[in-house]
Amino acid sequence: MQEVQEKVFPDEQGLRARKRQETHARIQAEGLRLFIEKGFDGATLDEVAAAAGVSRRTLLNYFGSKEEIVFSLKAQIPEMIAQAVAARPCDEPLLDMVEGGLADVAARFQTPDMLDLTRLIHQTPALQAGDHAKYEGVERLLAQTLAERKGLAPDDVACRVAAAIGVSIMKLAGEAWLAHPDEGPERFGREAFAVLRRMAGQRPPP
Amino acid sequence: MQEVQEKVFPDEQGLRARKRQETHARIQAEGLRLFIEKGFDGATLDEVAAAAGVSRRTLLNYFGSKEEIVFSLKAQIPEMIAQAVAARPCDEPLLDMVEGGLADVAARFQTPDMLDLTRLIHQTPALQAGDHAKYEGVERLLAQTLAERKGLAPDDVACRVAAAIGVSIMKLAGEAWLAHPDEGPERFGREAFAVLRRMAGQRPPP
DNA sequence: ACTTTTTCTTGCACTTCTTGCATATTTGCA
DNA sequence: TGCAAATATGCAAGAAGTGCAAGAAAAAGT
Repeated sequence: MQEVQEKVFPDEQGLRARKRQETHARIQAEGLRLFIEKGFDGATLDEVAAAAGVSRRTLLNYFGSKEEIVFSLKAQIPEMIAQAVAARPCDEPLLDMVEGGLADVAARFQTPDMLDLTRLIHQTPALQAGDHAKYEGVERLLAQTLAERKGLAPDDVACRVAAAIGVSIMKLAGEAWLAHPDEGPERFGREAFAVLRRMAGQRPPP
Repeated sequence: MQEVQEKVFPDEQGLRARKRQETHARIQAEGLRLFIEKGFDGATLDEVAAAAGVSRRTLLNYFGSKEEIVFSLKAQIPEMIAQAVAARPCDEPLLDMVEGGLADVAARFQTPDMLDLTRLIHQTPALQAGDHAKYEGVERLLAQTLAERKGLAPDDVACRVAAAIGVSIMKLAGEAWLAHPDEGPERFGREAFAVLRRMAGQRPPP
């Protein structure tokens, strides 16, 4: 019954979980490396699996599809956006909540790795499609978060429009980042929101 | 050298072209029918090809991919939008140009077939991804058209933002159409634009 | 009318992604 | 240690997509 020194590393909740995380990370890293090196279509799953030291079957066990290896690197974004928006004062106008929340998150994602990833996605049609699909999930979650924060119905039109606009500008900012990697997406995003307010503010002539 | 009565149907520019159009249309029709009946993933290319009376190889010769069979039914939309926007008075505010142009096009697409197609796409993850990707093409073309109409630079921020907003609202309107097939997407689109103006008009408190 | 040339169709082989299933192998726990 | 659960792997099969070359059909030239 010697329970002493059962775990040398107290934060790891078991060898199994740790190995799983390591394998996951190894597939991600090797996958991204090979995709950038040889193109997403140029690198096969067998190559990635071999580089990660697992069988192809196991790789697909971890990721479900080739695309998922790429998108898993962005998997945290939706939740981060939701949190950033939820942290805003609830008396703030909808559009400001969105602008502020997205700017917070964008600032945290200006890493070289993320730039590489963004480049890869924009170079690959198949990944672009998947990327846009993921953004729709973001939009949905964002709209819902806004509605909760404001105490409105989950399908409130204003919240959905605000979320849609936020995501649209986020996409544009991503493209702008690729064009000007030294600036980061934030500046463009701010400008886009400013332009939007100016544009929508002016009423059409009667 | 009797060239008399060479062609009974003068408007057909050759048997080859006509057959091509017929085959194209037959694959579209049978494809859509089978996809709706058995699901996009439930129907194989072999089945569609057989139903259309061609080989699988020929089908892929016409369409390039399974998805293209579906999206070819929406292929005219980008051009229609560009035309509708280009037909607007050029002194109109950007947002009004977009709203008006999109409403024109939307009105022309409220057919039962298009509703079926929209349903199919929204039921199928793979098609949703492709759909969003196509919308990006629309957005790009729309932004460019706006810039030309206004005599601005092709990458003008205001035009890009206006285009992005228009496409976002178009997507939302499509979803609203699925939820309320009796109304059509127009009403929701109008409301969304109104909400947007109201939202963006109110300046944040200093 | 006949031949030539061009275009289209088809079959075949091949690669790759993806899934299902059965079978080891490893890890956690009593 | 020994049993149960989770994990890894191999194998088989299905389906999408691509390249190639032979065959069929239409158009053009003579």
